[in-house]
Amino acid sequence: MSSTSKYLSASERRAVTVEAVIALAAEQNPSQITTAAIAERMGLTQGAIFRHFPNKEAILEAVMGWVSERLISRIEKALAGEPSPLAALQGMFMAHAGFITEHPGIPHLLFEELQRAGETAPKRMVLTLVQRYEERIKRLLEKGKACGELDPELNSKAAATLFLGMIQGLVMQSLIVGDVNHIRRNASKVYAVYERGIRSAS
Amino acid sequence: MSSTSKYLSASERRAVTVEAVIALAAEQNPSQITTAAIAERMGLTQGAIFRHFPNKEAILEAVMGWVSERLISRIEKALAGEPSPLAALQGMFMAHAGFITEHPGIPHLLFEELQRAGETAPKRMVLTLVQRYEERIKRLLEKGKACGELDPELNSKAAATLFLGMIQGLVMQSLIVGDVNHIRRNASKVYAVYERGIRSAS
DNA sequence: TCAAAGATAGTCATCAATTACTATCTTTGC
DNA sequence: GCAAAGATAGTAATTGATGACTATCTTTGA
Repeated sequence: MSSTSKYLSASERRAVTVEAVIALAAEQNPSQITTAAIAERMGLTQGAIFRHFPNKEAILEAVMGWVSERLISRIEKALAGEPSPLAALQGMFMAHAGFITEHPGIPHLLFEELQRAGETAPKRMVLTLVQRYEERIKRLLEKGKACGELDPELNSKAAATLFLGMIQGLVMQSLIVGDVNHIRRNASKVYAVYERGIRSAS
Repeated sequence: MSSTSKYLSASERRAVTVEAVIALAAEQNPSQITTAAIAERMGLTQGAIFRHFPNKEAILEAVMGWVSERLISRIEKALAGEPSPLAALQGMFMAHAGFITEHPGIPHLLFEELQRAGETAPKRMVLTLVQRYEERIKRLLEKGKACGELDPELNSKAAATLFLGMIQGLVMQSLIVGDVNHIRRNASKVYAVYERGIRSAS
């Protein structure tokens, strides 16, 4: 329990490391996150990190695993309660907005990883995460069309792209304003415009 | 004209340098763009770059200047011909999509700069560019509401955020697919969903 | 011919990774 | 029960690679 004890078990230390990276990503460009900075954040020396990870890429891999797991479970939980596809979609969006307000570094990490050249393990993990996420949105949209809630003419793929873009737009906006809470405060307003674009003519 | 001459005038060399950076940004993470890589792309030695720029930040500054100028002028040109606010907005979007399809590295550069910690000159340039751009969209949206083309209930700020997010979404999509032309191919489909979200009920 | 552009060969700082050593837990044999 | 032995976590110093930047020499073209 004594999370302030200097000596942590390997698995605890790995978990703390992942959290340190996510916290740092909220404050600075992910490419500027050095192993020394991660160690300092944990009150550890730089070399100690390599007792728990073979190399820096493995840290990133662990971070992406953490993000995938948490984000997916949070989204699914938000979806579970909602009765209609349209309500589920909104719940999904608000859950996502809440998640990145709590962990504003995450979208930066994902985007950074996506634009990396070459094929790294963490990049592949981001790719599958985003693709799975997109599939989930598309399925929901198709269901919405089927039950008459959404415009039958709607292009689901385009609408899914816009859904993800909506989040990116809010993140960018929060970077400009310099306040992460901007995301949660404005999420529903932006979503309202989106919903108007996809729902059936009534 | 002899663009293959090794010896260029200072201003020509600066222009070529900016283009080299933008080309490199399309292939790799902007933070991985080294002065050595820029030099190699131009067929120059690394040290020679510092004959024309006092430091690396100055190169980034020049790049941001180039982007601001070109993007703004291209957008304004697209706007000029269009009669109605709604048509102007669409023209603006398609012009932007075309611009980043030609220079796919640019959104990466801008986003990278936005999430940089601290206050650098290039970051300030990106901030003012995005803010000016956003203002332009909002004005157009207000005009559209005034002339009855757009939903009078529309939240212009939220719609502007979504407009910018739409571009980010397309960029992300193109990173996933691994093909920049994806942006131009899908721009109009995504825009159709957006337009439905903002236009008047008619 | 000479000033501007480029080449060459460095310096210095930073960063990921390693290594030899130390501190602290945990297990085992009596 | 409890000390010795081993396992595990962390320290501190170092290394090799890399990157921004600089000093000095060489070439070019007007």
